[in-house]
Amino acid sequence: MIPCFYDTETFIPRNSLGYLLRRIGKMSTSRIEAAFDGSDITFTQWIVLALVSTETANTCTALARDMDHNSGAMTRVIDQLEERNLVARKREESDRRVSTLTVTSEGQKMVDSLLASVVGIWNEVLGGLDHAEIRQLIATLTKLLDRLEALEADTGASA
Amino acid sequence: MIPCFYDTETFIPRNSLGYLLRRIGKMSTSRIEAAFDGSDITFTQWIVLALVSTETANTCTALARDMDHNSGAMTRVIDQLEERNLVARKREESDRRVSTLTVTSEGQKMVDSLLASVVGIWNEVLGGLDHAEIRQLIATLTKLLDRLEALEADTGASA
DNA sequence: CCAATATATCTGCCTAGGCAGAGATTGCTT
DNA sequence: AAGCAATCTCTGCCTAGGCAGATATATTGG
Repeated sequence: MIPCFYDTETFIPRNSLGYLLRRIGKMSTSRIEAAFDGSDITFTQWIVLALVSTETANTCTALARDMDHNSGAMTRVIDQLEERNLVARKREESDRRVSTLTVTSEGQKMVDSLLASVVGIWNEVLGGLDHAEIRQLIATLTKLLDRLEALEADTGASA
Repeated sequence: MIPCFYDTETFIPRNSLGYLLRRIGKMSTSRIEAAFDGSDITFTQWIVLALVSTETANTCTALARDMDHNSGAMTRVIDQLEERNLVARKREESDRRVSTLTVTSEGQKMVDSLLASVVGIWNEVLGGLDHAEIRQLIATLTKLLDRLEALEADTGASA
């Protein structure tokens, strides 16, 4: 039994994990969005495109789960991508509730052309850290995510 | 000169830092928001209240900066808190553009009563990691944030 | 002292995304 | 087979938050 890390006496919002995650997330996202400014699609749309093109997720529900995005909102993101002919929906024969997504060749070009920007920004941001530190960071965050997913699964059970 | 961490060949959205930060941020936030469900204020409002009460920030602009929140939107958050008599605005004499904020005693009660929930959730989420690992995580994230702030400062210079 | 510029707050407008519920389809149970 | 619950997508509605401009005040340069 590991003792608690925070307690109500010493918890300082400004130095907390939540604060750090929030700010880093917002700042890096807005950096990337700025880089997407000239392009025809938003960062959110690009993520969807990238996840579909790498076959990480190929349905509305899977995308919504992977991105922690509302499924209703996700439908609309896909609508926009379909309108621009960047993804295609295909009603699945084996389960007609499902629409399977694929990226068009045009969509693939879009993924590729913006990948360099995204990678570039992350490399710039990570420029001050050495690789071991980054790998450690990713490992710890991955553990944390696994933990959160486990907590989500048995909604409400405690440690 | 440290070589780049990511390159366009090996970058996998699903395992990237951006993905991890985004998901952990969203999942932990929604956990906290769920805990705030019964209370009269939102998590965002609570953060503002907490930052003001600890004298971390006491103006609209300072809060917006600290939270990476739009200043216009921040005005409205403060409006809501003022309506409920949780914070008070006072026009500053030395610089009449500024409204200085203080939490009312009622506001302080609100901060305190919800602090336990926030701390409890973080402790639960962090339950799987040992303290050294958490400290390391916070240290690395702090470095990352400093880096981002530095990049922000000289808008556009590279590493 | 005046003009120009910068900063703090506030407002109107718009969009992205959350929520809840509808329809369609599937699978499970009896 | 028939009912029932679960799942997938989509829609209408609403709110939070981003953006750009308005106003008020402060500061700086001439």
